[in-house]
Amino acid sequence: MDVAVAAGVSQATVARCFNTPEVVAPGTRQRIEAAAGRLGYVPNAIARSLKSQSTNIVGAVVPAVGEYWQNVVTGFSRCLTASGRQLLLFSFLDQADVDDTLEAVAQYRLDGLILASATIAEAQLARMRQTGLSLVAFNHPDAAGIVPSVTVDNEAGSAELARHLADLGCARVLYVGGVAAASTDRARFRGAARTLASAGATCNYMEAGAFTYEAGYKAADRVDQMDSLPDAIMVGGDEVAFGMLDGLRQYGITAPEDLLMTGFDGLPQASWAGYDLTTLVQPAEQLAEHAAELAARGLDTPSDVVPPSVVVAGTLRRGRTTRRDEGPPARPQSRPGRGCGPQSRASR
Amino acid sequence: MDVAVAAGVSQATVARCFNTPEVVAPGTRQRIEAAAGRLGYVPNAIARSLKSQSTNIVGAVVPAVGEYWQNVVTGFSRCLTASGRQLLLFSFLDQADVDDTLEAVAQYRLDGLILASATIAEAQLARMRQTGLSLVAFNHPDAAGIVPSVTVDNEAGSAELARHLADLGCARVLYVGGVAAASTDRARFRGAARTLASAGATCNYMEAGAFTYEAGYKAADRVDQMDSLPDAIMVGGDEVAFGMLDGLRQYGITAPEDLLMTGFDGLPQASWAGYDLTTLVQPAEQLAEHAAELAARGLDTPSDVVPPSVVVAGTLRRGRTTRRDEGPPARPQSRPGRGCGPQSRASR
DNA sequence: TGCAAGGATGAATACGTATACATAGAATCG
DNA sequence: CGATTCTATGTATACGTATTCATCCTTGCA
Repeated sequence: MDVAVAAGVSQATVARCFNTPEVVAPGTRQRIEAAAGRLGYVPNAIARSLKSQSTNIVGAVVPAVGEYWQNVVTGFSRCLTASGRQLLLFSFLDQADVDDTLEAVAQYRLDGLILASATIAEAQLARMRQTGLSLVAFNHPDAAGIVPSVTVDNEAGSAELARHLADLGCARVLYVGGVAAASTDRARFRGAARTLASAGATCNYMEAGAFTYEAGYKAADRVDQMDSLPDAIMVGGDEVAFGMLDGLRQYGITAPEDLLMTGFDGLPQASWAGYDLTTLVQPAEQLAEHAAELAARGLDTPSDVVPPSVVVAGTLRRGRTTRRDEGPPARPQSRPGRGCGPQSRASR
Repeated sequence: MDVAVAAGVSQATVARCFNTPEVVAPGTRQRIEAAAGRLGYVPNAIARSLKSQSTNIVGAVVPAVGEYWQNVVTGFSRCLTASGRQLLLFSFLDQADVDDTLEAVAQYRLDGLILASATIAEAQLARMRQTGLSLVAFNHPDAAGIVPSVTVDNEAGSAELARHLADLGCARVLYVGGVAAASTDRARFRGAARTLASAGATCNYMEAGAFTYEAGYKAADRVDQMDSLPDAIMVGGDEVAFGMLDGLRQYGITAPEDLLMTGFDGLPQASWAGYDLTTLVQPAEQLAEHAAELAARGLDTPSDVVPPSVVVAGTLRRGRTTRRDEGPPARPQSRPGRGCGPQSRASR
């Protein structure tokens, strides 16, 4: 090593100087640091990783599209950077690309891998568990029991939203899910349906087709064509809810005037004044931290042990979209002002 | 190597089998592949990187917050993944953290590093150029000439927006920037001011303080308190514009009714029906591709040569916020049997 | 049949680091 | 002052791969 000869010491001493400085004599240390500075030496993390069998890098496989996932990625990054680790990011557009991606991932000996997607098949999860790679599923409730898993409490959160609606007197609720195959979607619907049923309210399901704004916007068509509007719409994701809100407005249907609406996720946009959506806020920071922690912990648990899973409670955010006007409560149940002219929207 | 002994060959042959399969005998190859499959062997990218002195990883240092940056990150990821490379992501909240981050970055021998931030000091850029790391500045016009740089044509784009406003008859325009110190902000204001001046219109500057929704929302207060409203507001970034729109609505000021408004960036949300903002769309995919390409090209250019820079033109998106009502609104295509139906809002 | 050419494979080495072990000098203690 | 412990450092090795060089076997051709 250049630095070693420049400082007149052995390579081993240089290594010690950077890892355990306290064991090297002050004079020597100074000489080494001077030489290193002069030569612009920086330790090679690749070589270190090879030797130490640990890269200090955590990988994350995340869908390439969607506001929610973008937020999640940021959360991972912040959290890992804070703890001195690095984030290797993989985005995928199509579920089919995940396989290829994972193959590439496996070559880097990551300290852990976060799998963020609610639609990875359970069989695939089990298979990946065998690779010896320490992985953790994020936002995929059904993965719990197969691999370590981190999620918000989808069912309880949705139940909380439903309770909120029931308390406001909603009797007919429509649940608009993103993708019925997503385990998050199912859990959320479960929580809503159960709670509403016990409150004597109905809860039908409609699938938007994707967790995107466009899907919500399009689904508004189908809502508009219903014989009668529901009292409230629970949307399975905030971004879909934004689309639904904008789509319904196209037909003159607004929240909370014509119906109430809730979302799920607690995206930053939910608190934008333009939407001001009632939603369940996922504790992003906390979730990311748990995921990173669990991923880096290594796969100490043998394959036959049920892996640890973390479920964190979300927080209800009350926005305009479920705010009952404190005016005359005897507002007709049928769409008010639907006849003509701008509706109550102008009252704000 | 386990696989080697299992297949009864040498480690060298195994390596060949994975890199240049055509030079190894079909029978041997089959045996090796069988053994590899049985033992769950996957090549070690760390060791490969150490030997080949190239990691196949591109790093990106990106601000942790803001819709725009989240989109950029996704763009990088998609683009790199498509070309078989990996993305090592670093987010920073505070500009001061960048130094620490870069120190960590340097240890991994990345193939290239993308520096995404419009506020990195030029001195620091020059210093980093010396590290031998191949880097490219993203969205930082002032960096051109110091390090390779990739940006949208901020000045021309802003000029195009300004021209659009001038054509619509705006004589008094307010430019609301994000951060005056950002080189993008300055370039955009330059383009706007120049064009408007030559059209005989005025263009004052107001600083929102950050490229965030909240900053725009708060800045709306100051707009409301102006003696008279401008004909149009050019906002330096879409996210700020969203905040401005929502903030102004609070005071009963809406676009395009009371004033026109433009943004900059072309975020997905700009085409959401709730905003439908006129903006300059950055060709995200193309920009990301250029950045990745340039970063991975390596630092073949010596320090004294002016590095290549890429400037890509953006595209004007015309939204509602600069739509002059074409006189008495034509009867909107109201849906049959729905009474008077939705108002002009639904007129597309 | 003998020899050259080529194809397939093995042996050896280097990449830059961490670390166990060995060594030498200094310091401590009886 | 000799024996002993401790401290600072050097030596050697291993991590898993790519690659050069050498070797051996096959094949074609005279």
